[in-house]
Parts: sequence; C-alpha cells; structure tokens
Amino acid sequence: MARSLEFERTKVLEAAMKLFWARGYTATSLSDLLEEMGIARSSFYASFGTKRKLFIECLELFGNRTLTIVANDAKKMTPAAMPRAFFNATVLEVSQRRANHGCLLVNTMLETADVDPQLNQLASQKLNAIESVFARAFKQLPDQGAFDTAYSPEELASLVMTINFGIRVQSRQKRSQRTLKPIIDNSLSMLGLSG
Amino acid sequence: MARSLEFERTKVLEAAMKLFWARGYTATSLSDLLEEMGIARSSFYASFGTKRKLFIECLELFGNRTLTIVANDAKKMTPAAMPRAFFNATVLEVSQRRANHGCLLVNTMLETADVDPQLNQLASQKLNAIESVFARAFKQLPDQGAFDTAYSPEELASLVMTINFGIRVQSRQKRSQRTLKPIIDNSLSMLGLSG
DNA sequence: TACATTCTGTACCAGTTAGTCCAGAATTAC
DNA sequence: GTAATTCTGGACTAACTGGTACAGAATGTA
Repeated sequence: MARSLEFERTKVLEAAMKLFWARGYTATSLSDLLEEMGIARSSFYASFGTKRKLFIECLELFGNRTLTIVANDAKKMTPAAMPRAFFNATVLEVSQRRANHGCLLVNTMLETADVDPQLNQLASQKLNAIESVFARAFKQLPDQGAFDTAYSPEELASLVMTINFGIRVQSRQKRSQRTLKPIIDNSLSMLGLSG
Repeated sequence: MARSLEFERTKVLEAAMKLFWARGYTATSLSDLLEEMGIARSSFYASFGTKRKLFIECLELFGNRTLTIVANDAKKMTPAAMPRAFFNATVLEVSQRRANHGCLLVNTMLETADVDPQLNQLASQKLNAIESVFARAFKQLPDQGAFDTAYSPEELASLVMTINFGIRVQSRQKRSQRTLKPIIDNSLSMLGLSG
C-alpha cells in the first residue's frame, strides 16, 4: 500500500514538553517548538492540532509520569520514606539534566492562574491527584507512628505538597544543589522524618 | 511658562504593577497596559521607556514595598512572631483584593528562569534581601529560644522562605481562604511557632 | 513498475506585537 | 493675548504570532 510509521510521536512530544517546561506556554513560540521537535510545520498540525492541544498533551504526560512515580513509591517504601524520595527527585533532576526547570505543573499553575482558567485547572487537578496519593499512603496506620506530629493524613499530605512547591520554586532560582540539599533535609526534619 | 504636573506617575505605575502581577510579563500586552494605566501610547514611551523598563520598575516597587513591611515587622514584633505575620499577609491579600495573584517576585522568578536571566536575577535578589531580614532578626538571641528547633538563624530563614514560596503557590490555585489557613497554621507549628 | 500514503518545504494569511512619529489639543505662565 | 510645555490620539512600521494550503519528495506495498 503506502508509507508507514509516523515519526515517533512520543519522542517528539517529549521534546515539546521539555521546551514548555523550560520556557512556559506563552513564551514558547511555534517556530521554537518545530525546531526542537524536528518536524515540519504541516506535520505538526496534522499530528497535534494546535499549540494549545499540544501543551495539554504535555501536561498530561508530565502529570501522569510523576503520578506514576509517586504511586510506585507508595508500593515500594514506607509512607514515612515517600517525602524524601519526592523531594530528592528535584535535586536529581537538577543535576541530571543540568537544568532547573522546576515542576511543569507548578510553573503552569502560576503562569495561567489569571490568564487561562482551563489550563490552570488542569495543572491543579494533576497536583491534587499527587497529593491524594500521599494522603492515602499516610492513612496506612502502622507507619504513621513514624511522624511524631499530630497532623491528620490529609494535613500531612498538604504540608508535603506545600514544601514541595517551595522547593520547586527554590530550584528555579539559580541555586546550586549544595544550597538545595540542606533545605530538603531541614524540611524533612521539620516534618519529623529526619531519622 | 508651560503646563506642569504629569499624571501621577506612582498611581499609573501601580496600575501597571497590578496587571503584571496578575498576568505575568509576557502575557501582558502593551495595549492591555495602556488601557489599565489610562494613559496614551506616546505618554507611556515618554515616561517609562520600554515595556521591559516599566516591568523592572514594577519589580523594584513590589520588592521594596514588601521588604519595608518585613523590616518594619522586625522592629515591631519578636522574631518568633514575624513568620506568622508574613504568611498571613498572603491570606489578607487574597481576601482584600478578592484575587490571588501570589507574589510578583515568585511569579517572575518562575516565568523568567530559562528565558530572561536578568529579570530572574532581579527578582531573586529582592527575595534574598527579604530572607536576609529574617536571618538577621533570628540572630537576636533573646528570642531565639522561642524556637524549640536546632536550626541556625540562616537555616530558619531559608525554611521560612521555602514555606512562604509554597504558600504563594497554593494561593494561586483556586483555593479558598479556609483551605489556606490550616496550611499556614500547620506550617507555623512545624516551625515550632504554634504557641 | 504503479499507486497510496506520510512526510517536508515553502508560500501565504490575518492578527498581534513592541515601538516610532507627529499634528494638535490642553494647560500653564507671562 | 502669546509662548512654552505636556499630554492625547491616530497613523504607521517591521517583526513575529498561530494557523492554512499545497506541490512534491520520500517511503512503502503489491
């Protein structure tokens, strides 16, 4: 019949995600995207529709990916160990990618808050889903004794997310990993998770 | 001689600041600004130079204003009381302005991180100045006993800023004040400042 | 070979962007 | 009144925005 196999859609999508992650939605132009994705203008519109739809796909990809990581952590480790793994991921990202893009969901939430309610809500939902995984994990009583605090599982999850947001913001400042690490350690000890 | 008195520069500047605060730098167009500031295009360029220079002025205004507030707090209250006043300002803003724009400095830092190093650095510097005020206050020993933790003044200031960032991000989510308040209370108790 | 399909490249569109220019209205002082 | 100054408003530019259209090259199957 005919020619098969598109370009690898996921790879191209990932390239777009990285660019959005670094520069944000508005500041990323279509020309920038095409160059980074390595496809032609026509192919782009045939495969992804519009810039906005592409961005939504990127949000979904990023959100589902981190959600999966946290959910897997919940299976692998004790609830008390989860926040450390979560926070450390930030530092790992910074060192591995040699860049500090923070969290695409957080970045998007701030950028779109008073500009694009739909995108804002989408990012917000993904973050809430992650918070829920923490809350659910913290409900597993046997380990909750590890926290010497008096917070409910929901409150704890909320605190973990708040601190995570703070760390993500810190990571977008031009701060070295050496600056980031004590912040994480102290945050964990504040949560009663130092030992 | 001739006509005197420009439009009130500070008022016009403030209007611009509010718009940047809500929508960010890139997403705020010049036309939007002119409408909100209520001045003509020509007057704008005569008084402020470029959009970028205007934004820098707004950053300075916002930064110096909050720096003044924190510095005054340092004179008025005990070091242990400062974080609560700082965090509560967020909630007050949300209820007073009936809007949740977060913190212009934080918003700017995230937006410009991989796009405009100079603006990023400017916002970063202002935030560091605020952190320094906290660190200096926490060094005043007589009150430091109020914290039952073992952190140094600098570490404490860093933690306060991290939590502040987190709260600022939370405030840009469509969250009610009722959701925000327990987060602040629990954060303060984590810091050992509940009583 | 011939045919179907997927891609590329380019030209193009209308709308928006930040920024310039200038004539004239409005306001002041003398 | 006249002259000096500050503002307004609209016309304009060049560059860029996201998005469309289409001819033809590349790649497959039979």
